[in-house]
Amino acid sequence: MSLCGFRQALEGSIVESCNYDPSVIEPKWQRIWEEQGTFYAREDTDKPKYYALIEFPYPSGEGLHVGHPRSYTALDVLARKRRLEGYNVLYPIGWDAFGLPTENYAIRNKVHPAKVTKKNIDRYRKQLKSLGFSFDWSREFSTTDPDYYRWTQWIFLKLFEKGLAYKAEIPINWCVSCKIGLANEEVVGGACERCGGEVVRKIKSQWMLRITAYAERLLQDLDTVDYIEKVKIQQRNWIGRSEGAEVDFQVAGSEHTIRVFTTRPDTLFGATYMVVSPEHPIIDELRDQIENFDEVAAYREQAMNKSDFERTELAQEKTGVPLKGVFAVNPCTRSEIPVWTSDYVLMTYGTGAIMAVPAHDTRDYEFAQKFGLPIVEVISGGDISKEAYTSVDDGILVNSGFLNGLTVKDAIERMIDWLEEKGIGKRKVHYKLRDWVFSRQHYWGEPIPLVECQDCGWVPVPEDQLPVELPDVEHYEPTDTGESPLAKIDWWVNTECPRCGKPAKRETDTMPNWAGSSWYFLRYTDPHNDREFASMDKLKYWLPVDWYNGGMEHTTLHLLYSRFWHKFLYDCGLVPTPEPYKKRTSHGMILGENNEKMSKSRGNVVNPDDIVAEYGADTFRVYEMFMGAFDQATPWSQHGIKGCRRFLDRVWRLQDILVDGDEYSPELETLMHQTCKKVSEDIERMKFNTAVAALMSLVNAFYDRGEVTRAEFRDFLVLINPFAPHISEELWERNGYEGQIASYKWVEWDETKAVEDMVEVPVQINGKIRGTVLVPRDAEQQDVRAKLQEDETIAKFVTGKQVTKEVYVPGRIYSLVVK
RNA sequence: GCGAAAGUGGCGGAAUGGCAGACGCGCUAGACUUAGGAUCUAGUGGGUUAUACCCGUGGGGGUUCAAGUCCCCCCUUUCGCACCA
Repeated sequence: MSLCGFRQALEGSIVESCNYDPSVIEPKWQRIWEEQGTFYAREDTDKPKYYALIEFPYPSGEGLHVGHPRSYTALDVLARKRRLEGYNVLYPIGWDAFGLPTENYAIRNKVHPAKVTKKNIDRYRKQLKSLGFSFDWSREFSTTDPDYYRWTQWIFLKLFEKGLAYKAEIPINWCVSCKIGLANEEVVGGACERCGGEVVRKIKSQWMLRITAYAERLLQDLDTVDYIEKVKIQQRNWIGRSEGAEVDFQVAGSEHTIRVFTTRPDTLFGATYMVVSPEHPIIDELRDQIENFDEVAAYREQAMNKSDFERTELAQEKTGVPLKGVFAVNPCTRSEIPVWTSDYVLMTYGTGAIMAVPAHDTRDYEFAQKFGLPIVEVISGGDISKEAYTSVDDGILVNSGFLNGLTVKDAIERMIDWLEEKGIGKRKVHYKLRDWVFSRQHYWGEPIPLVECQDCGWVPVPEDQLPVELPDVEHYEPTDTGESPLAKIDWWVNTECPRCGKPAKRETDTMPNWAGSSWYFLRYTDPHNDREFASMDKLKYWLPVDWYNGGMEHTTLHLLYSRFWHKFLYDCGLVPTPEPYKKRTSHGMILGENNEKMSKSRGNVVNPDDIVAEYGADTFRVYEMFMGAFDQATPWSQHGIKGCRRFLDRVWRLQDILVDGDEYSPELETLMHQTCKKVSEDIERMKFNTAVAALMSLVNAFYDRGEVTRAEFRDFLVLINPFAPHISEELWERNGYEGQIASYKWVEWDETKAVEDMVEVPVQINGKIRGTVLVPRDAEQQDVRAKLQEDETIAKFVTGKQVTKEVYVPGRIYSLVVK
């Protein structure tokens, strides 16, 4: 209390409370930052730019839980550090607000989705502001703003113009309960990603985006970006490039050929039958030749009605039907081989048909075994009476004419050459990546800005008529037919053709919510531009995003989609860089206290509002960073957060032991330099937990010493500021440091002062540590040896023994082997 | 099945091949208190015949003066993909 009075006298002002009270100081600083626009990014400075990005949230009805801010806090720490380092930082925030949950909620509660969205955004904004993130709120927008989705539509029209958006009648994944078409990526374990409901196949005319046209570049350019390795690996696997050959098989007694893709052309001599996918057009083409067409048609019917789940998960046992009367000619052996249809061959990959080499492919082997088809060994090295021999590393070609004696690798090359010479095949690369189903039969999404005219076909809505706004209507329930709710709104659907003026109809499907998130980071650079989606000047200044952190769950969807759009815009000359994100990292999930995923249904959700109310935002932020390794999943702990509050209480009370001094004290000089170095480096490596631990250790050291100099306290406050911005600014101000930390500078350290002069060197004898000796860091080996000889407990292991090996790693270890 | 990551005290977690368990939680004892779910001090991997020694990083081998860390084999868990020809 007396110290408190002392400070009051010193500052000549009334200090409201001597206790650390975040509920007072946090709103205070948040207000100051807002009023002063402290964290607004500017374009008119000479400072180097830094663009830090987090995945903008989907504002759900539930509000934030403590998992969401982990990413925001981490990049907030980084953004604040960068500003102190002299960068002009862009750390923006917005809302990814189109989407199904809001629409479903709106339907259930009879509130317009726009209203629900606004309410949810307001709640999220309030929550995020209470955590003190240094977002540039002046650039906030929502993907649902017409001013924003106008440009989403505009980019779509560019894609349409360049032939990258096309309509296709394809079987899509149809969720029975959502009544919506799903992208392959939205089907998880055969069920709808959103509702968990049953997914079946349904033929529908869909807008597709030709992302496959960019497959090779999306793959190649991964080498040019700094993404954590597991993201790159997942994207590579998702793109799934595979090299091989396409080969045409003649259908015996017919003009038809069946084209197959194979990665193992070396095994062509062992192709003893063929399989076509049930959807393969050749079945209809050969209808007259197929003796059992009814049986085949029935099988096809059955296969096409199966959901993907049934077709994969449940169909462990292979099924299939021969196309009786149809034979293909093996171009190598010239023998006629049977043709089957089976749903283990997918129409959506390769050519929808395969040559089956049961001796060297596990799936073909299984099929051949079941249906008694011949198995011919063409690569020696395995035992094909037991299982398929699939190794490509060893094994020598046999029973293969001109390939006999070759290794697999050589045989592949020889065979492709031979196929190309004969004109019956060629080298070919295929990708697992599929085109992007871009249509959704829903209300709450960006309308696809196209009009269908009987005479002109699909015609884009002219640029000056964008955005095509969603009609403000009462009803937007899905239709049972699978049409979009918009289809029922006649006044909106019926329009005239922009080209010929005749009556025409609008496209009633809307875009998936991956659309708005594919380019939002571009809009942040110039969010109020009403002439362009963003000006080239601003894009040139801010791009690429320097550091983008987000969840692993977005690796193959959002991240790939946005790279695709960005590359497309780059090709159009509309963005300055071929890649949007320079660096990508990923955070681990925060689990509930029971170690399970946090969810309403599990009842283990922790709301940040409660934590802020009880402990304060700074405690929350410090705990989020301290609780565990940033990239790993960690359970929330009510006990853990208390420890962080205790830490900040101790930080607050450092004022009581603050003493004059423009320098570090001699006792703590090394530790100060070490801590400045460690915290700085740990933030860069995302080792936030050990950075906080180092700060805790430093505070412990201040208390052990019993005092902290003003210079020490100043640099400590700078170090902790990114983690705990409110308390550090408050202590800065209360203790008479100049200005605000926000306009101060990051710490510096001296490498030579960050190492101890005297070090304790452990002494190891026959592999066991027997003690330590205190020596100067750069002591000579003989001096250390002499010193350890003086230490009785150590020396007793050496005296009278023969030393056979001696290793000294300066400052690290002294190791002896004795007999 | 394929791919990736991980397995360390009672708990969350630290450790460029160099004293395993930093830091925090929890716990034990003590101090101060009318009180303590506040604060401070000391202790806290296990064992034992305790200032010392032995054993300890999922299991088993190996390399090394030295292994949680590197190599080989195995087990378990989590995540992603899943008949991709």
